[in-house]
Amino acid sequence: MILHTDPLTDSTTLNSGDANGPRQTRRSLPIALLRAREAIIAKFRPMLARHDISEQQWRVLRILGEYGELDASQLAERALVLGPSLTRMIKTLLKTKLIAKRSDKTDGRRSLISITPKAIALIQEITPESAAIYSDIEKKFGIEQVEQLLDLLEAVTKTCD
Amino acid sequence: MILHTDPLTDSTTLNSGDANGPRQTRRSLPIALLRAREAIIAKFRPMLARHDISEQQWRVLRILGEYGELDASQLAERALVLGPSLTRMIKTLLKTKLIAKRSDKTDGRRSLISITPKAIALIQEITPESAAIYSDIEKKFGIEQVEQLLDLLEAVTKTCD
DNA sequence: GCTAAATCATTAACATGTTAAATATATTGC
DNA sequence: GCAATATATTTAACATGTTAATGATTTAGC
Repeated sequence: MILHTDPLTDSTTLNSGDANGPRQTRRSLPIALLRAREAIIAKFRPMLARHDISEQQWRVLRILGEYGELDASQLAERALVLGPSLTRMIKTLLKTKLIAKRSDKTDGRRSLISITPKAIALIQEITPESAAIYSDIEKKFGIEQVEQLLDLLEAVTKTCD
Repeated sequence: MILHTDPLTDSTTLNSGDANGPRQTRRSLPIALLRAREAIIAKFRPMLARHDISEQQWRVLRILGEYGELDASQLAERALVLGPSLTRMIKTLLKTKLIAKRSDKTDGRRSLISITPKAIALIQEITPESAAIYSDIEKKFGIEQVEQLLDLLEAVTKTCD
């Protein structure tokens, strides 16, 4: 089923056929996940660039659109962004008026973040373009396969969390 | 099969039940891939930190171990690192004497990168620890499921590349 | 041979990832 | 109430991601 040539059988490499060498990168889960993610996200990147937002900003705005106002910790966790990154992104997104920030009245430590009407409009612009790209992937790869992959990804995440 | 509560049925969110909203982040392939990768790599990170190398450096060294001497472009592509990042990493890895660099005699544009004996020793130290972590994941998640996931990841990568 | 286009690596500039430490506020235990 | 502890966010410092531009070759076409 594997159609490309196998560099591990190339006798010029250092650990050809060495079963004690590091797990072959082609069958490494972290690397395979990264490679797949890169291949897929590459389909979306030009579209997001046309709308002048980064992949990470898109995640943050979508999460806020889905969940409504969130404190910074919950937002960071759900958007898969680390705290310090989110702090910097918040500054930028406030300047571009895509989010609003207020402090929690009953807990002065928390900042509550929400999206603005401008961001809602942006989400509504981007959504159909994103859906079209996604549909194209589903068409080429197969909807059932996409579902199966999503199920496995959810499962392995739960296993490791 | 989905056991956690569904925030999209929470009427306090902006697009509850909105089929025209952005793809729910829980079923988004790019996000699911990122989440799974984070969950898995988190198991390896403390071990790599004890050996004072980053995830990216580990990828670069493993690729060089697998393929032998490579020019910078091939190394970047196979280690899933962008050119400018690799340029910076090469400077660091030269200082720590984990790699060597020479210029191609017949093509002055290319740099050829290889690992040093020190790096080979490091790889041999890390490999069993890495294998143990990987085995633990396989034990908990199931070897067949890991294989199935790897196959799907390879397939979706090929579809999108 | 020489110019134009293509290729490889680097630099620049800025965003984000990552860890540790600092700051501010809340909570707990006494 | 107060000191100690815990929690939420920010800052700092450095590594890496990302795109565009630059410099140094090499290759292609003439």
